[in-house]
Amino acid sequence: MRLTDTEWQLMNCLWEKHPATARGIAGRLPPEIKWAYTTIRTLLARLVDKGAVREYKEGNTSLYEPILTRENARKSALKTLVNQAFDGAYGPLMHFLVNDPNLTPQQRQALEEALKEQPEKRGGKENGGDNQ
Amino acid sequence: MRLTDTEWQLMNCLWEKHPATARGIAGRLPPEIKWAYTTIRTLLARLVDKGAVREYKEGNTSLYEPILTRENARKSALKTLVNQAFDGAYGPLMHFLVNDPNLTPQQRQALEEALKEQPEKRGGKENGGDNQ
DNA sequence: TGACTCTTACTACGATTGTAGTAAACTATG
DNA sequence: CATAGTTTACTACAATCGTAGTAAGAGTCA
Repeated sequence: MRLTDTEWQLMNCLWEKHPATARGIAGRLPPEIKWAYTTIRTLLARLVDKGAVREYKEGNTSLYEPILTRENARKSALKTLVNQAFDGAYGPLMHFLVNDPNLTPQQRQALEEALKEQPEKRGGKENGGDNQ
Repeated sequence: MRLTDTEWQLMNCLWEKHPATARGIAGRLPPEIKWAYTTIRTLLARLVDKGAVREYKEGNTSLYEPILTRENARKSALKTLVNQAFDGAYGPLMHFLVNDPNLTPQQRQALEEALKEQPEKRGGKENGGDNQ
């Protein structure tokens, strides 16, 4: 399951607190984001369509709840990144992270040790369907 | 500089070998990708527009060369991922990677040690303009 | 030089994404 | 109940993305 930029924003709010109303989500968005109420509704509807979010009614009002877990969304995003930018293997990503000049030499050392046996591919399914 | 899926494909070919013709790139794409020659040209033109690639002529034929470095593209992609999915901090990403069940216990141990002092934010510019 | 083949330049077109607007239905309140 | 604010349902629309097609010019070879 790929999420777009705006979908990540909403999902982050939903993972933080759910179920939530559109209005509630609006309140929990980072302050620099000022979306129209209907924008949020549109994006939520798309997430429902994709199966990432469940919608149900309480009286007249829609409540939303994540179906996709944060864990699975992260896995999936990482897998995409690794495929696009790191030859499809986690090793190169790790190496790239390890070469971050902000790491202290000790940190780098320890990480490099750990990487010596880092398996190249992460096994398992991207998203096992059971993402509750 | 954000790259789309297809743009990553082309850039990966270009980083591998450049300068390159559109035809040459076609030959270096992974075998499961079968794009029309004109598709590749269109995508390259968009990359040139974005300033990720330089195009110059040899006789009648266009040669392409990356301007954006792989390093910078990776940095940028990682920053996007971290912002979307890991609260904008590298620490949580590292933790997520460390909790990969495919790591051996020793690897996990070493990584966790290293992470104890992992700074949350990576400093420096996303893309310093000097991406030659 | 005529017939092919390759390359270029330009255009196209549906799907997705970001960002709403409007009208109608619902709800709460004086 | 009349009015005002809230929520819904539906529609819109430009930009970007994936994926080409076509026509015309250039190079190549018999």
